[in-house]
Amino acid sequence: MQRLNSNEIARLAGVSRSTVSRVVNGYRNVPLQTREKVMKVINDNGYYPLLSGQLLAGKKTGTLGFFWISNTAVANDMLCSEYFARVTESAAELGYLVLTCIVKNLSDQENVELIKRVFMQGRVDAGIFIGAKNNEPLIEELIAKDKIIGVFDHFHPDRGEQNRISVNYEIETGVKIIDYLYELGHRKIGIIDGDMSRYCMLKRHEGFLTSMQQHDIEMRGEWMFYADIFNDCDAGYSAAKSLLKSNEWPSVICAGNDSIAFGIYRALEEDGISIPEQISVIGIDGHGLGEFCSPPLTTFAYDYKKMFSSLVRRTIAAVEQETDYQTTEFISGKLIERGSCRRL
Amino acid sequence: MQRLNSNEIARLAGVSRSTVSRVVNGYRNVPLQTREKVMKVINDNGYYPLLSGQLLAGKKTGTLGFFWISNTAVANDMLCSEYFARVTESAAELGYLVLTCIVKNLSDQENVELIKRVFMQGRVDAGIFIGAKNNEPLIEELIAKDKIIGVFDHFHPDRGEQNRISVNYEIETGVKIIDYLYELGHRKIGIIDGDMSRYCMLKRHEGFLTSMQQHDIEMRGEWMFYADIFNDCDAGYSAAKSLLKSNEWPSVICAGNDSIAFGIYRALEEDGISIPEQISVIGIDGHGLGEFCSPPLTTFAYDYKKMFSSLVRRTIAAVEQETDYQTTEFISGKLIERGSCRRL
DNA sequence: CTGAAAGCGCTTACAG
DNA sequence: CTGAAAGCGCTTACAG
Repeated sequence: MQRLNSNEIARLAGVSRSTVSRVVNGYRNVPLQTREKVMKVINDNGYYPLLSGQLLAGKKTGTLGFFWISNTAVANDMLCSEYFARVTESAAELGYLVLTCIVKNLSDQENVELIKRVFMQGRVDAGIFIGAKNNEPLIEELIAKDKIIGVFDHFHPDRGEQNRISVNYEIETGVKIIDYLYELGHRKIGIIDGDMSRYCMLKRHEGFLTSMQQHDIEMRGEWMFYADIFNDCDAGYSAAKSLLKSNEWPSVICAGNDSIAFGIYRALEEDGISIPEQISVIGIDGHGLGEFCSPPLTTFAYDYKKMFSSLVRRTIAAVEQETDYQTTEFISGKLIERGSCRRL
Repeated sequence: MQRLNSNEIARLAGVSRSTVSRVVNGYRNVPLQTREKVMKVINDNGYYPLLSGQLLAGKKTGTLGFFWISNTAVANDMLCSEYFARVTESAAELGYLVLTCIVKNLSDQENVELIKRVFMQGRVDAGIFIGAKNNEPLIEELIAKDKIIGVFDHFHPDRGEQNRISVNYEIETGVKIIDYLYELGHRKIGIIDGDMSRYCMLKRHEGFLTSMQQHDIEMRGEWMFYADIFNDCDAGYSAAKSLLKSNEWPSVICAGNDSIAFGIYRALEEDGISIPEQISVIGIDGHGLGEFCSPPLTTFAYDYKKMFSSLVRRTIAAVEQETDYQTTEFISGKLIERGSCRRL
């Protein structure tokens, strides 16, 4: 079962390779009769042009790189399948394939090399990044090298490069959460933030503080934590443990994301503190587990499908050299009230 | 920032392209001094050989295709991230990249075309399939065309092709589950199976029946269902609803997998039937949600990491033309006793 | 140890 | 409408 090349297809069809190529690529200047003759030979022999040849002759790969930076175990997180599936499906809808790469962190030079190689070898037309710091040198380097980069959660208003694409979480998230808690009657608010090198985390934090100031809510140092160590869930757990040591407890704890909230749940459960009777908890993300835990987690949920399809669509627009795409977009989320925040 | 090719690197280093290529590929017959001279130029200019050129000259892609056939929403299933991450990470450990493709079903000719194209265009060295029927024409066709195919849950003992690689769930699963329930004192056993075109589902079913026969447990038609419609969870739900209409209830329901079990949970909850007090439920898979639902699901869990790394490792062994790999392997699971099966 | 040359499979500008 | 030819970037068998 030897593979045929365009030469042999041409010979069998009695035309030149040029014509075979024209048929394969759907050029319009081939008469119907010739086209059909060639198509028959192509179909009879199951001929597909080899990508490597096409690439060398200047075609695009039709492939997006998907680079996922995560220091935690990707395999156990439900949000991960959300990411994976959304990117892959959004790309597929536009006829693109996805080359996947999971990477622990970008301070490891080996990982940086790997990703750089994927671009420089010409394996992909563009790359989608998730989990990167807002100021990631690798991403800056690739953008500087004119690679098309779509980043989930990334904002550089000062840079207007057309190859710097991003999608962002609603900027008002933090404010809306505090407003909601205020409306429920909460005045004693604890905060366990996530990794501040992530743009969204910074904005959420800013939002929390801004709104608390506005409502004249006291910010207490012993109720504020940064859960930026290894794994969000464990970080949330240990931050909550520390918080519980303070003399007085807040009536609610805001988590920087749902994973942190799950860690807080674990800490409160362990100490026999009931949610939301003794302490309310609110998350951010809309993580699938939220409805299964007890009590079900009240959270500010994002539409990941929308976010990823926006990012992928605009990244592909850049690849296809459209001129009218937005380089950045903010997608709004919405509060899902479940059982973890009570009215005071 | 124009890309340099091997010609210019050669010129800059004062050698021929042949020598550049030898250095890039780590050939041993290049003296240290030459090697260093060339490497310096390569590094100074950030040169990476273009994959398309290498491919055309006969190199491998270093890429595995990952084809995931799923008629349900991949994004919401926790097992999915398990699949994705395990395959990607196992491949990465051996220096391979993964091209991902999610496909609703293989009766759609368009999907079949897409996957065939990936292989025929030479985008991948081999393919990993998950979610395919045990007797999937596309897979048979690809194997017949000498493509290297690794299938998750696939068994054809009669065929000995070296390019038909598979990994399988423990064959004794069904028997072990019934044995366990028997030991707990259950004698009235209901069964809600999954899609029988999947090899594992067939084997689980066979195991259930074999062991029931051995223990002289009556098989009642009104307690046996095949949840092979659209979505396992919904299928489990409606099968359970039907089962509950029978005059007498079984003391336990065996689900073909955890998703089906979650559907059963929903049906029982809706009817106010308490698990395990009124009816016990047992699942298969070790789905991450199992520990979060209430009561936590007793299930027969598999080590997916092990399964995927076995499959990926052996598939890559085939790509690299090793001679001593096993074409198929069965990975054993183990029972996780949680709260959904009670002792009678 | 190393270079010149052939070859991998395609596309496309060019000429007719 | 269509073919001959150039060119894309690499590797490797060959000759020296």
